[in-house]
Order: sequence, then C-alpha cells, then structure tokens
Amino acid sequence: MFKPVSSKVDFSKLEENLIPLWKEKNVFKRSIEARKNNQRFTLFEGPPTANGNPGIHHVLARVFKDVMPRYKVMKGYYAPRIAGWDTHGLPVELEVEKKLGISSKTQIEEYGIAKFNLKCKESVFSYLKNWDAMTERIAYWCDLEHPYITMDNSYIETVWWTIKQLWDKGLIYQGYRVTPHCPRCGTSLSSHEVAQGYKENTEDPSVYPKFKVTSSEKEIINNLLKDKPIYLVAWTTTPWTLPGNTALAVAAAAEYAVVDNGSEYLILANDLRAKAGLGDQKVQTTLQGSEIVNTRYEPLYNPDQFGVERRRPMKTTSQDGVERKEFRVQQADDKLTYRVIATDFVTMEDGSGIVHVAPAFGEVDFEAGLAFDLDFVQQVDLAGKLIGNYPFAGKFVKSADKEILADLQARGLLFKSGKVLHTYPFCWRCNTPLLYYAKQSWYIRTTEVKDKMIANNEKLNWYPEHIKNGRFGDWLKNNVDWAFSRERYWGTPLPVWRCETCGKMECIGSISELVEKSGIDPACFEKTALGLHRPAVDEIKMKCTACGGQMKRATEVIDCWLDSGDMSIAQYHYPFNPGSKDIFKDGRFPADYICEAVDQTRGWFYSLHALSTLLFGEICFKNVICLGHILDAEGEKMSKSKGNVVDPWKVINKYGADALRWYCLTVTPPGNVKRFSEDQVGEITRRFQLILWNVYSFFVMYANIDNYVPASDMNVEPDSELDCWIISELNKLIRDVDHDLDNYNPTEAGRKMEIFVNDLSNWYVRRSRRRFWKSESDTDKTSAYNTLYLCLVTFSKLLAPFMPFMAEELYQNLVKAVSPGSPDSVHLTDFPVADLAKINDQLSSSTQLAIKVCSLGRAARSGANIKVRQPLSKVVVAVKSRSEREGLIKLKPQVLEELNVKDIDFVDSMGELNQSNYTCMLEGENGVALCTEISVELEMEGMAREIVHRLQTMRKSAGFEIADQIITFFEGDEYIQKVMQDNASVEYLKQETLSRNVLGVFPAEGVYSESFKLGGHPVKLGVKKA
RNA sequence: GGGCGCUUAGCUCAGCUGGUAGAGCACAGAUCUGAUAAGUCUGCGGUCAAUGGUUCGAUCCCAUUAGCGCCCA
Repeated sequence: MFKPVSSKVDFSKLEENLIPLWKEKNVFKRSIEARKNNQRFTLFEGPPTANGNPGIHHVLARVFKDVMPRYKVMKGYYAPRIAGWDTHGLPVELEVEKKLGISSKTQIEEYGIAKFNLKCKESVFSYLKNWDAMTERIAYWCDLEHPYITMDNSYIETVWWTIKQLWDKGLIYQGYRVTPHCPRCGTSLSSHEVAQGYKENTEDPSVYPKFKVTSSEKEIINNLLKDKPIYLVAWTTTPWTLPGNTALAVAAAAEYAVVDNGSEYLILANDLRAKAGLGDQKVQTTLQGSEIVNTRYEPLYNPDQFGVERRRPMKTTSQDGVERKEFRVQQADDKLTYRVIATDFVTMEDGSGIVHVAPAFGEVDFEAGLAFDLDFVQQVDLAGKLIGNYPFAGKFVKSADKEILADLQARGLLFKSGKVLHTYPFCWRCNTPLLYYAKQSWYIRTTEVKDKMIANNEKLNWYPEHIKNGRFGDWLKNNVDWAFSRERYWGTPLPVWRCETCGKMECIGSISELVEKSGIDPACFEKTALGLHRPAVDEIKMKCTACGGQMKRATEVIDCWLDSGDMSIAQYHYPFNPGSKDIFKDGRFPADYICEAVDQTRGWFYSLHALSTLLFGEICFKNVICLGHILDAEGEKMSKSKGNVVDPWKVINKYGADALRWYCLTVTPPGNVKRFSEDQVGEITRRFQLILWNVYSFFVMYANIDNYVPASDMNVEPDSELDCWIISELNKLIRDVDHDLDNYNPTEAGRKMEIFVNDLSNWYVRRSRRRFWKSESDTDKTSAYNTLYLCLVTFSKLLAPFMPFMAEELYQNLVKAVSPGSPDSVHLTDFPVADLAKINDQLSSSTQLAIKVCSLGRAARSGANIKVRQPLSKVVVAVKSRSEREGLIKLKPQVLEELNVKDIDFVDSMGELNQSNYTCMLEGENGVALCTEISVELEMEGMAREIVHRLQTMRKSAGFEIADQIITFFEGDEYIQKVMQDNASVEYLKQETLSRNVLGVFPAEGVYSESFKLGGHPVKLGVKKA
C-alpha cells in the first residue's frame, strides 16, 4: 500500500518536510562515503563572501554546481565537496568602515589596525547563518561543516608557500601601477567601484598650454626658430598634472601645422586648427607628425627647480639574468628639456592633436614612460596635494588648477582655456574626483608563463565554448603581469621582509620558517584572534643575513583574488598537511568541474589558471560552466538602488526550491543571460511539476485500489504496443540525459525530461486510463501497472540531480514504502542505465504519427461540429509509405479509441480523402477524413456515452469515492428507454460507472439525482451507493 | 574606445552540416475529462534587428550598422 497522494500539493511545504529526513539518515555524507573506493569527481567551490545576504545569482551558481556532483555520485563516483569562504579584501573593509562611520586609511589607523581587523573578522561571517540556511534549503550539497576559510592560518600558510615558490623562481618584483585613487579616502578603488561612480556632464577645465620649443631635428623648425618663438600647443582637462609633464605625444601619420600667430609660431594638428580657433591664421608650413618627433621643449615647471624628484626608468640586469627597469633619481638639470614622441593613442577627435604625457598620472602615460624611458615626476601626494615648493604647493589638485592657469597665463604659456563637459569617475563613497595615480606595487610576472597558460587553456572544456578562445583566450593573449599587492589592512600579509639597512629582501614560505628566522614564539599568532594578520605580523622582525641589520615586513597585503585562486591547493593545506602531496595522484587536483558566472573569467577562473600554471605548469580544472547573469524581467541589471532585486526566499517559499532549480537549469542555456520573472518559475510548477505529480497521484490512487505490488526485479516485459512505446521512450530518455549530463549540459537534459513527462501524461496515461479502470485483474492491467511504475521510479532517479526534493518524495513512497530493504534515499541509488535493446525507433515514429492522426481527427470533428463522444463509423488516413501504414495498423486500437471511431482505412494520396459524407483535415504530408454519416446505432451509442458522462459527473458531485459501487436509476422518454434497454449500452454503462444495477424506477429517497435534456430528450438520472 | 556574446510570435525559447520558420505560455472561442491546477481543437500572431555580399536558394555563411548585456579601457 502506497501512501495516498492528493492531487493538491504544496511543493514548498513538501520540500521543507524532506530536509529532516536527509539529516536523520545522514544522506549527503553517506552518498559520498558509499563510493569511497571509486574514482573521484572533484568540484572546486568558488568561495563567496558571507558578509552579505545570498542573492538569486548565488542560487543560480549553486544549483549548477550541485547538479553535476549529484549526477556523478549516482554514477558511482566518489565526490566529496568542500565549501569555502572568501574572507579577505576591500569589500569587507568597506563594510566595516561603513559601520564605524569612517572612510579613510588615516581614520582606520587612528582607530587601530588591530581593532579594525577584528571587526573585519567578525563581519565576514555576519550572514553565515543566512548562507547556510539558503544552501540547505535549495539542497546544495557540500560540506559546510569543514569549509576552507581564506583567513585561517593554515590557508594563509599555503598562500605564503605559493608566494615563496614564485619568489624563488624570480617571478615576483616591485613596479609601478596606475590605479584610480581617491585622495580623500587615501585608497585605490577597484574597477567595480570606479564603475559605480562615473558622472556624466562633469565640468572640467579645457586647457591649451604652450610648450616652448628649444631645438629640433628638423631644419625648417630650427630656421623658423631664428624668426620668432615656436610653441607646441597641447591640450588637457587636468591642469594639475602639467607639472608632471615629461613628454608630448603626436600621431606619426597626422599632419601638423605651424601657424603664424603674430608674435609666435604655434604647432598643432592641422585638422584641429579651426576647432582651436586658429582657422584664419596663416599656415607657415605643414609637417608630418613623424617630422616633429624629437623636437625638444622646455618644461612648464622644471621639477628640479621646485624640489620634486625626477626619476627615470633604467635597465638593470639582476642575478638571474632577467632584465628589469628600475626608477633612478636623476641629477638636477637647470636646462632641462623634454622631447616629442609619437604614440598610437593620439587622436584627432578633440584637443590639439598633441597630447600632454605625465607618466605618474595615467595608464597610457605610464606605459609610454616605460617604452620611451621618460622621466617620472610625482608632484602630488596620496592626499591629492601638490608637494615641492611650487607657488601652489600644498593645495589640493582641483583647487590648484586655477592657480596653475593663472601662473601660466602670467608667463605667457597659456594659449587659451575654457570649460568642457565630459564623463569622469568620482569616489562612490565620498564623491571626490578620482585621480589616476602611479603607485608602487608588487607584481607576479605572469607574462613569463603566458604561452604555457595559453597552451593549458587548450586543454579546458569551456561551456559555452566561445569563452575559451573569446573572452578567456583574449585575456590570456593580452596578459600583463599581475599586480597582487594592496596597501590595505584586512588580507593575507605579504610575506616579504626587507632589511632597513641594506635593502635585502627575504620571502617567508611557511610558519616554521618564520618562527625559525625571527625567533618568535608561535603562540603569538597561534592563540590570538587575528592569527597571522596585521598588525601582529608587522611587529615580527628578523635579522638580515647579509648585513645583520633589522628586517621589517613590507606593509602590503595580498590581493584576495590570489587567496581564492590558491584554493586549489590551500583548501588541502598543501604541502604542509600530511597526505596533501597526494592531491595530484588521487584526483583532488585538478578539479573535474567548476562553475561560476561570466564575470569570473578575469577573476577566479583566471587566478586558478594562472596560479596552477605558475606553480605546477598544470591546468587547474578540466570543465567549466560559465554562467550568464541574472537580470530582472525587463532585462535590467538587479541593483539595490533600482529596487529590482529578487529575494530568493520569496520565490522558494512560494514555489519551492525544485521549481527554482529547474528554472535555473532549463530556462536558457547556461551562458545566456536570464531575465528572471516569478511567473516563469510558476510556469514550471504548472507545466512540469504538477503534470508529473498528477501522473504519480493517478498511479498511487489506482495501485492502492487494486492492491498492486511491484515486482521485485523491475524487469518489465511489456506486452502492449503502448507499454513498449513508453518503455522505449524511457530508455531513450535515460540514454539522452546521461549523455547530456556527461557533457555538462543539464539544460538539454532537463528539456528532454519535460518532453517525456508530457508524453507520459498526455499519451501514455491518457490512453491507458481504461486499463487501470477495468475492474478485473488481467495481464494487460498488470503490464500497465508495471510499466507506469517503472517509468515513475526510473524518472525519479533521473530527476534526482535536478529536483532532489520531488525525486525523493516519489522515491520514498513508490520504492522505500513498499520495499524497506532498498536504499534510504533516491540520492543513494544508482543512476539508471539505458537498455538500448528496448529502444524501438520504428514504434516511436509510428506513435508520433498516431498522435498526429488523432490530432487531425479531432480537428476534423471540430470542423464538422461532431462531438468526440459521438462514435463514428470510419476514419480514412492518407499515408505516404507502407511502413507508415503498417505502423498505424499496429496502433489501430489506440487511434480508434482516441478518435471514437469503429474502423480505420488507408489511402495513398490526400486527393482520395475527398469523398462525400466525409470531413477532412490535412496538414503537411498527412491527412485524415472522418465519415460523418451517423447511423441509428451510432447515435444510440453516443447517447449511452452522454449518459455515462453525466453519471460520472454526478458521482463526483455526490461525493462518492472513486471505487464505490453504485446503483443507477433513470427516467426518460421512449428513446432513452430504448437506449437503456440495449444490452451493449447497459454493460458499457455499468463498467464505466461501477454500477451494479441500472433501474428504470426511482426509489423514494437516498438518491442523488439530476435532470438533463440530452439531444432533445428529457432524462432524469440518479445514483446511490450500492 | 576595444573585446566577447545576444537580437526569431505579446512573453520565454527551439530551429542539427544553408532548401523561404516551430513549441510552450498569454489572449479569444469551442471542446474533452472520475488522475490533472491539466488535456484537445480553432483562431490571433513573425519583411527571423537593419543593410549589403556569397549562393540556384540565406534565420543559418561573410561584411557593415544599430540596440542590449558582460568584461576591459
């Protein structure tokens, strides 16, 4: 006996009730342990940060992560999954700053780094409960009890080991990096933060400074110079960068004009002459950009005269033979001149066609500086104030602008100035305009292994495929060294110590090395809340082995992307943990599968790939699904400010986790963006879950009535075409789902499962109903039960990785309830194996045709306005081949019953269908004609059916149970009497309505009765429990 | 500004190596039903984003453009 199943169901409730079962039976752990001796399947979990609530996009990623290991476990793989948490980084610090009401590094240091970092540590897990609750509720199975945590000492130790490895290979160096910098907060901003703060129509100065030419390689210029002064006219919107100017750039191929401006000559791009207001002046001569190159000019402000250092990149060769550029301070030069260079970033769109280059304040400028060995002048400090002894020294850059302009004006070095409106980035927190600022940073020389990374990429399976050679491949091709240090507080400390006396540096690769070299007591970090973090680690000093001086730690912390990218080994505490060296042999590395959203191509996907290539020369993951983003129903990005963020709990509580999971897995291919709308999740409930549920409840209802007991071997030998067909479809489905999942395509697999459920419900069950309803037990009925049972049980296993709850519900009732010796959970069973011998393509296409013929037949009936309940004598089908005809003949009973006709005939062409008394319906290459002639007998039979239909409805209204036997009473005119006296009709009626007796006289009471007019004949019907 | 992706019915999506388009939902009318919140039939809906090219033939291949999304500037 199965547990009775109501056709009404609340999936969300049902799911909540299953979670305790899994806990009690320890199903997750057992599903793993049971396969302990088998081949591994390794998922790397990309660590989220738990300092915010999980959103719908996290659900999406977790569902995609979950489906594959679940499948693999059922296929027999050993698939432990370790949860992970990303705990470091600027986002965490920003949260704490917000809570403390502070917003600058100075304020943090005043507050105290120790206190600050403690707050960070607390804040990291402030939403952990919500994360765990969500993870459990959506049935994302992973080991939440033993996660890797990037701030743990053991994790940090592996990161240190990693850095040391790279250090020893000579892959770590210090250099400059231009970053968007907020002078008020004293902090670099991540690109994400910068993107938040762009403002359109920002007003800035539009300035044309003049640079006085001193000499040129070009004879014409030198000749003109004898005549009157020549100036190069540049253009900028940031006058405060002008003291940092160390070159002017032109476009080599562009045409430049030397304009006679009365007392002076001005050089600028010919195309931009008019725009600059020099359209009417006489053009003395024109030159190619390449001809101006190396023209020398006087700086507007010679740094040497204003107490600012002038540094120049100089080539040096280190011990390991690698060429580097080091910035060396230059001797003061009162007659300093700079030169004109040609670059490809000069455009003729605005300005003067001559670009002012200040390597300390812009990425392209900085790179040009390196390429052309330009001087590097940093006349602004991190607070955005000018240094040195300029007249405007000590001023904030934006306020210095005016004074600089006035100064240039006074010295005759300003051609003109105005205002411009453009888009400019501001600090998203304090609204201060950002400065692009070159800062010292530590780099990993990833370019050293660029080719290897590209080669390794070839070994990866990307889904969707285009990421491989597109976004990711391009990123690798354009690889630049990884600036991995941050001048912040809450992060893995950079394990580099530097001698204050001789400058020697040492990298520490383990805790024991640190203890050994510094002589500290390990207890000073082992037992403290902050462990290896700042500031305690900053206090650790060691003795320089070269000069005996004191070594102090470099103050930076490490980019948290390096933390997460190192998880492939740090989660195992490699190489310190005993046994961790086996990870390369036992399948724990590389991962078989990872999955995150597409923004991780340059984030986590890259950091994993880069680190494993750098460290081991190996790939880090074999298969990767790259998910598209979730947008709102209008296609807009979800954001708090727009108020269009979807709360996953709301969706789950309403529709259940299974529906949401199914939505995530099937609504679009994984790489596409998803426009999320609740309605679509609801549609899944209606279109898929409820249909399956009703097949299930149908089965249970009748199985209980008939006391059906499933055969123990489940080896169903179907004996009807219908059973053979659905078993064939089932095996095809197993084959396809298996294949799709094997190819990391749950979307296709899911869509095929939807089709199967439709076929099962709308053809198999629909056509089989009478087989279950017939009261006597016979082989056909048993075959129907066996077949439907097999379909449902098998389907529950196919469904398990996708909809773990519903699959479990089916399994518990259909299998566990009747067979206590079976596995405790569907998730402990094996994935079904397709029996290819049972796949019958011939039968499959015949059935497809039969379904189509029925569809056409119904359309034909509808066209002739004849109800399906009215039996007809004949249907004629036009077929295009013998095999079609033979296929249909085998399925003749199904077609006849579905269409309610007595006989079927075939013709070879559509033309033959057009006969009188026939109604036709044609579509494509098939056509159907129905005989519309209704004999007296057919009419009477139709009436009997009509009466049966009314009686069935009355049984329901009277509240009878489905299996209740009844007595039927009737009154009617002569015609009705005649129908009800027909033997065949009465037998049919009895069987359909479970009537023991059909009586022409009503009893006095106890009868539920209704009156009708059927086909013009008045009828009164009554039903009563027998 | 650069790279990648997307654009097919009102909505969500199919459409394999080119042979002039399909499904589900929604909507309207009819209909069936003792499993069904479902099913069936009919209708409503598309110059397959635009332009040009290759081809006997293009939703599909190529180029350009536009819009959207993401990443990077």
